[in-house]
Amino acid sequence: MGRGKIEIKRIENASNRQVTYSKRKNGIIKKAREITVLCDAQVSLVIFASSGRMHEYCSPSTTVVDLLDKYHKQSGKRLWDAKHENLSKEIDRVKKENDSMQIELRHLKGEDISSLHHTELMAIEEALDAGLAAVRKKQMEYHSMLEQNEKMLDEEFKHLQFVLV
Amino acid sequence: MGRGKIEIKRIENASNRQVTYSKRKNGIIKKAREITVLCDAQVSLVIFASSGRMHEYCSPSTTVVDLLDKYHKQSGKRLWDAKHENLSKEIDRVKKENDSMQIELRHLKGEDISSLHHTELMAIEEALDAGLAAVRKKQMEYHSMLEQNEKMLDEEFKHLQFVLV
DNA sequence: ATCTATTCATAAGT
DNA sequence: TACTTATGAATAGAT
Repeated sequence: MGRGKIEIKRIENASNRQVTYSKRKNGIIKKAREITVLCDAQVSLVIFASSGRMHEYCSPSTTVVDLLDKYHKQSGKRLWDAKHENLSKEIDRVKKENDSMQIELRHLKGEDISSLHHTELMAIEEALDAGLAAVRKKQMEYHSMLEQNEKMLDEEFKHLQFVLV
Repeated sequence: MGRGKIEIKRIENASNRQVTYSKRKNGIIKKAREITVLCDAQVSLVIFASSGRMHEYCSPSTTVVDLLDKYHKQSGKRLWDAKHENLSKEIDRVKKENDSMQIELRHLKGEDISSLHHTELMAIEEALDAGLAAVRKKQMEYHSMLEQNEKMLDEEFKHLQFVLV
């Protein structure tokens, strides 16, 4: 439909190709718009030029997302699932990690230990003992630091007294 | 373009509408195919008739998913994110929970406590003491149960001895 | 971008 | 539903 018939094959001349792209893109979008109005249809149309530029048409009162949800359902193709799979797996993994930590925490706090075996209880006791020892050691360090500070302050005070009096 | 000009407005006659839909749908798909070949473009086209029936065209060597990923990137519209958002949020939430539990666990095991304040150390010590108390209590219960069992077995043994001898 | 000869798409008829 | 055809629309190539 033009001054001459053209074969449907790649237009080699880049600027002709660009011009034809622009014209036909407008044509398709117009057609898309018309079919939505005339026939009460819904259309999602996305076009990429070889240059990378993108154009789209989507019938009013809906969105690309909505239409692709419908597409997804009807085509039976897994449109999102591939994308979601990784995230879902990660959630599962992290949640499992979470659960086991939660259980460990509860055990260390002495909760939910009724069903535990003797050996398990012993392991927990051992962990608690070790933790307690570490915490107390750290507190001792604080104490000695405080005492040292106090002593220093005391000596400084005495020194000042001596100097000032 | 036909025996008469038509206004671009909804075709009220249902069967005419259906016929027009069918013809124009084919027309659009043909145009889509042509622009992909002529202009080296990529097209994703999804059409829903008001009847619910769906038709699609997608340029070769790609998929609707791929093209919509590109669409997603270029349009700046959040195509998947709406879908992903919940999952991503949940991952964040669970990971945060994870982190804080991990920290708490390490603290209870006496690790990474150097940077803690005295009050925090005291709280941990308290928790450890409480946990230890609970665990030891449970162990005591086991012990007394074992002792009781032993006593019962012992008595039973004596009884059997008495009966059998 | 605009023009226009030509081909194409299609509305209505069958 | 598929085919036909007169007509309007789209567009290739020129300007």
